[in-house]
Amino acid sequence: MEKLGNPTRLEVFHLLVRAGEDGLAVGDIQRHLGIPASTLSHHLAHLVAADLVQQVREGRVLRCRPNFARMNAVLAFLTEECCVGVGATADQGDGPTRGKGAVEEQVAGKRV
Amino acid sequence: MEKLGNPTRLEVFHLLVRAGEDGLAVGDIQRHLGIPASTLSHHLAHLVAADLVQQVREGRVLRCRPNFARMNAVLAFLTEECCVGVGATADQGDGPTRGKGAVEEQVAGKRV
DNA sequence: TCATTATTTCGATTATTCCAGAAATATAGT
DNA sequence: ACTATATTTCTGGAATAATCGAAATAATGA
Repeated sequence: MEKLGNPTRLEVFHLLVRAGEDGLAVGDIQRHLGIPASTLSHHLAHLVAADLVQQVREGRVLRCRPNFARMNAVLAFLTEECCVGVGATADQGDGPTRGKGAVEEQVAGKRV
Repeated sequence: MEKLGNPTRLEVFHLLVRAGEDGLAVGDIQRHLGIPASTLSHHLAHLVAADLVQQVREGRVLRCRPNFARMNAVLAFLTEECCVGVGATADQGDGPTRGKGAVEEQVAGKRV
């Protein structure tokens, strides 16, 4: 999730998500977003390191695909533990336990 | 989304999500995560500015609630436009249009 | 091998963000 | 008014990250 915190990087990843599972070549991304090649390469390296993007060489061009499984996992990190409670600190008891149904009221997701 | 890019801030927000809709007081967060008050306040200000957290004073303590609607909107920003295509650049035509069903194959979300 | 296109690595600069101590402010109780 | 608790603001320095030009590397085809 940290890697998506940079606006440029988010823009790159967002573009790849829009492109779909075949993704785009590095040069295509560059043409779409108009950022210098070195800067783009730098950001892509971050996304690849985070496993949010996978790269495969196709001749001279390097195709970048979004890793949807990883994206979903990253997003689920926030939503999965919704409303489970936070446990106790040294000097206090548990907080109030939510009734069943709290999660469903708060978390939305695209139905599949 | 940029605001969730900082690990500490993400930790704070994640804790609030776990806590559920009633959230936690600033002091509770501090006790749970063990970060200095000034640092925590700084991060909370960011989250409030991003409308990811709402604060309401209750006597001496300031209660921080996660804004689930905003959280869902932020996450949806990535998933909603999945596979819609990226349009054209100046020097090339449209990329291949995906068949229907591409979105559902890639994007998961907690069912509600 | 040479030329061309695609992309990365290097290196230096600039910009941003993070952090935490100390002081200030807010609220409530006595 | 005074004290205690809760939280923020101020401040400055340290750490990180972003940026991008230039040079290097990779792949292809003539």
